[in-house]
Amino acid sequence: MSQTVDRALSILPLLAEGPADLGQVADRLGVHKSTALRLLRTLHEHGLVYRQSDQRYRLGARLFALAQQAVENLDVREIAHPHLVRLNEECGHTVHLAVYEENEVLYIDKVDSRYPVRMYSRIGKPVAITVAAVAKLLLADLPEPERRAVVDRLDYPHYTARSTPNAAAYLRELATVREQGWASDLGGHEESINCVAAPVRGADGRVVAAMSVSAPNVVVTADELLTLLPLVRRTADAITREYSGNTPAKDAV
Amino acid sequence: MSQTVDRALSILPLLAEGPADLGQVADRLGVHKSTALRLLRTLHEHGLVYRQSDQRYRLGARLFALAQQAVENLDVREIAHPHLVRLNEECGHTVHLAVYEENEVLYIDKVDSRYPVRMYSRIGKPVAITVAAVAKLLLADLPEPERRAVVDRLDYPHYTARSTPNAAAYLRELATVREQGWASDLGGHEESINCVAAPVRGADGRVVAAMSVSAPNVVVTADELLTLLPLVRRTADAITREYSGNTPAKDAV
DNA sequence: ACGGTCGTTGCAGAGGACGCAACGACCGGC
DNA sequence: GCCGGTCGTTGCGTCCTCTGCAACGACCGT
Repeated sequence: MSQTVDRALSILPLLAEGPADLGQVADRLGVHKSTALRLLRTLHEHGLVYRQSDQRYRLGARLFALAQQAVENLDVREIAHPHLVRLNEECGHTVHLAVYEENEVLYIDKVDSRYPVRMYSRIGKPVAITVAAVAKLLLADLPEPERRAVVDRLDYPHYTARSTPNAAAYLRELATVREQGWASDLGGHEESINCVAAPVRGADGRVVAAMSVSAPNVVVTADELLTLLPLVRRTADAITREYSGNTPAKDAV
Repeated sequence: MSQTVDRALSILPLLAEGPADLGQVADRLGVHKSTALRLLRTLHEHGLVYRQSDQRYRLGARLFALAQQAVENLDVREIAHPHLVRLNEECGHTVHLAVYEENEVLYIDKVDSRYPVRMYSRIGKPVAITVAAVAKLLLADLPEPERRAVVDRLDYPHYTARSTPNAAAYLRELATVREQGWASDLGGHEESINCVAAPVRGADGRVVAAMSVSAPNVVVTADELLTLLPLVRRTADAITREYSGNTPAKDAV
């Protein structure tokens, strides 16, 4: 909509790939060097880009501060956090909280496993949307047209033999998830890691977040992990109750 | 430098305080609603702001993704990480890695304590710059004029009785740190938490990052923590060696 | 010393951003 | 149920500001 801002913002993902000098930025934007310079300076003043000692530009620290403040202001996260900690104390495994936003699912909180083997994931990192248990819950609750649109637009990486293969299969999976009110990922992302997840709902019953417990096979088998399901669901319901203002959570939709 | 971009970027910190509607954004920017709308739309297209269900705007998910990619591209971090993990395995305490950037010191990596009592901190979160051990190392190495300028510009919050009280005291502390080649924070931020830190240097000898081990009094006393200093320094030197391309690290400056 | 590359500056012209005013949707009060 | 108020949205004409050019200076390697 606004050409100047549009160009300036296009610099950010470009720099996210790695540091670049003025010429490279100007080229990739398709503008004159002087124009790129002015844009970079403005971004620099706001701390969004940083100029390292070799004069090349890379993303700046303010970006972290902003992302940080943003995540701390999410009220679901604030309410859910103590519940996640308690769940982690009870079962010992890694606990995640995730939300859906504009075609992406991302973790907004995490409590690490007490076992030495830890999953790689990080707050703010986009989730493997076609296989993660939390993603299934969040997508399953989207209004039908949007869900279809999103699912059609996705890629279906073949992480493992049990990864969701294509859009049709995913839609079927989502239907199941919506009915049963919980989701799992049994080795669909990494061969040896399983998750079970349950939804957190708002006052209107819509799913606002999803919570999962993950553990590698070497610690507990998939079957053992599934025995935690009632605990996970109880925790998610407790968060729902608090988040939606003491409205008791229903078991299924 | 560029008015339009400048205005657009000013929206981000504004929204970081919490969600706002169009009118509020326009007011705080001092522009017409239609202008604010155009800017917000552009930000929205790039995923930097998100429009929640009540139509108000807040920061968007792309911000996390960008911050994430940025931190993953930091080569110091990549090299240091395995060393941090090993150090954590050896001593069990929380390990941090931090860098300095434009008047701020921020954590870029962290390995959590294996003890149940954990510090509150998060990757990307700006550090308490007047007291943190890592901040002392990074500031101590700045060129004299910049160091003075930064130190003068800081606030000196009175976190505890042992917090750095003012600029003069901080400059003295930094001189000491520079000479001894390591730093500590003994209850200067939180009464019951102590840290020891050591610098990671680039090929030119400049401090590019700092690494610390933190532990609460209830786990180890300050004196006990200080016995870990040699281990911390050895780890930092190992990172330095690898980062600066096998150049052996010197013990002091 | 020289050509090459790269970042930076000043300027004039034109393209785009700005604010205005008016519309439509929504809400709450009378 | 009507009506005033608020809020987001749209189209448009004017003026601002962003743009690209060209020239300069710094730096590097040949």
